[in-house]
Amino acid sequence: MSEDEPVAGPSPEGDPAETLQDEEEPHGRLQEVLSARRQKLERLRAKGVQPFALSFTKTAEAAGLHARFDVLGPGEDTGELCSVAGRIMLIRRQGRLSFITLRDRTGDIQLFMTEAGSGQAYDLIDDLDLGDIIGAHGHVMKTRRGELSVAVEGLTLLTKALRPLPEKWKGLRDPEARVRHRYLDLASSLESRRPLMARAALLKAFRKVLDERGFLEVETPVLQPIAGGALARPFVTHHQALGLDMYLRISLELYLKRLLVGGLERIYEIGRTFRNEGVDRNHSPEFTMLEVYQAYGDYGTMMELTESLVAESARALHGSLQFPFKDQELSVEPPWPRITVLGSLSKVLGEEIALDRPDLATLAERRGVPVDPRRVPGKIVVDLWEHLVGPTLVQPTFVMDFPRDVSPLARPNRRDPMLTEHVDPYMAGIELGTAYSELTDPDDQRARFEAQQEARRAGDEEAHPLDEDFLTALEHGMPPAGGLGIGIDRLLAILADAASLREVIAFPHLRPESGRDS
RNA sequence: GGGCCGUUAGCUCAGUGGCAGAGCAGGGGGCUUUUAACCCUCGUGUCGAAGGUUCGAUCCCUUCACGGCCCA
Repeated sequence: MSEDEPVAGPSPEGDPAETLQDEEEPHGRLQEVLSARRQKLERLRAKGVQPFALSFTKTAEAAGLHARFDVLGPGEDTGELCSVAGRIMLIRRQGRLSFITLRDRTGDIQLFMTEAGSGQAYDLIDDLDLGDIIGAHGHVMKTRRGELSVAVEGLTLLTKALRPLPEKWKGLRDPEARVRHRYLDLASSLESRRPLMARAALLKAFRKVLDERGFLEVETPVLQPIAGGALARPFVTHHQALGLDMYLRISLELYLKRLLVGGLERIYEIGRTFRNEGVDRNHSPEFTMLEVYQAYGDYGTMMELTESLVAESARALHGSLQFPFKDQELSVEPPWPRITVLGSLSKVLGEEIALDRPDLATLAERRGVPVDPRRVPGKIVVDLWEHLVGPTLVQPTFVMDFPRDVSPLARPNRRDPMLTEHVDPYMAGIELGTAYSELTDPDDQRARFEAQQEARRAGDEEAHPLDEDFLTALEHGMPPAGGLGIGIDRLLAILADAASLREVIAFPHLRPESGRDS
């Protein structure tokens, strides 16, 4: 801070050196810990040890060693040499004998060190701290107490950790700290790695199902001049060289459909999508979406595909189509029940609900559901449905036939033109995604877009923009097709029995810390 | 947006209207089969921020920030 800036608290006559120290020196024990580690670093350098090594060749990992040698009896020594590397989680010193718990990507393995057997390496322990990354070579043995260990003959410091790990037994517990310092959560808790591994397994299962059915994986733009394909508010950004405002995509749909026009017939994309909305248990401003388009299919085709995708990912994560969620068991075994929006709402309300009923707004108000200011019947019905029926759908269920005025990209329903062929898969009370029989009639599409412009002018910021280039593409002819979008984070949260999307996203968004020491 | 709860040492957590506590981590010492090793020993703080009440506030009140849970 500048010297003449008014400061609350100490008077300007206060010792400036003291003020400076207060500003820059960390308080409390951290300072001790940091300087102790720095001192060790300098001691190591003085001894000629490079505390940040270039590389290390591993020949074994913790899980592999356990798999092969857990059968050894106490005190048995294989004589087999190996090299392991990882982070020091625990050190138990016992005079001329020491034990180190080393953690690598597969788990923990103990290092067994004796002054006699480990030679010079033994002296290095004095300058090691919890959190340091080391490599060790030695032979595989089991201690007298039966713990599989590497009896160390050589030890290499690979990276000196200059800051301490969290508490060695409980790790990070504060949910905010776990998210803000995810690397510490991951480093100190093996449990915390599970959602990341589950995500990878799910994506692999998805790709396997789709690739086996001949779908081509493609990529489409994240930066778009018009953000379409969904009803949501986009993030705005700016392209300097083009002098052009652009949007981060809110869906993958309109570009994938252009590929259908181009004749690719079976395509999918897995990609990040952005919606400028709040953050809660079921919403994240950026999320990963799968979108699939299959020419000559319809929403029935997509329902079957959804069942396969979800079943395969459940199998990949749980080895079963049944798995626990909260206090119940979910079963994703196909086929899933199919209900309609109007049918299920009528059943819950105990009276026949139709889009042309004049008292829809009254019905909604009586149920405490806020009524869409434009009083669009389809919107009121869907709001009512989402309030009364959606949360009750615990087991996987397809919700079919959404009203036409909330679904501007789906084709009219073959049985009722007031409705569309739009189906949402629901599970655990939340919407997993959306599938359509896609609208291919360019004139109908233009009329839907124009209706959306009407809504936009009436103040609906989530109304779909009119995309002239997309309409031109449709005029060239898009084959009849089924399309499907699945929110991968939400599905993952259910499969992993997570209380919140935050748990399955490595770095979920938080407000910046302000006015707090970090 | 509303209600409730949380924020104390690097981490995990106690606690009180009157000098701020423990365990882990850290420093020093001991220990040749440990398992969150153990034993002896040594320190440590913007009690989230700003106001207010009070002789005195980390504690009571108000506002704010961040987070969590529930509701809309």
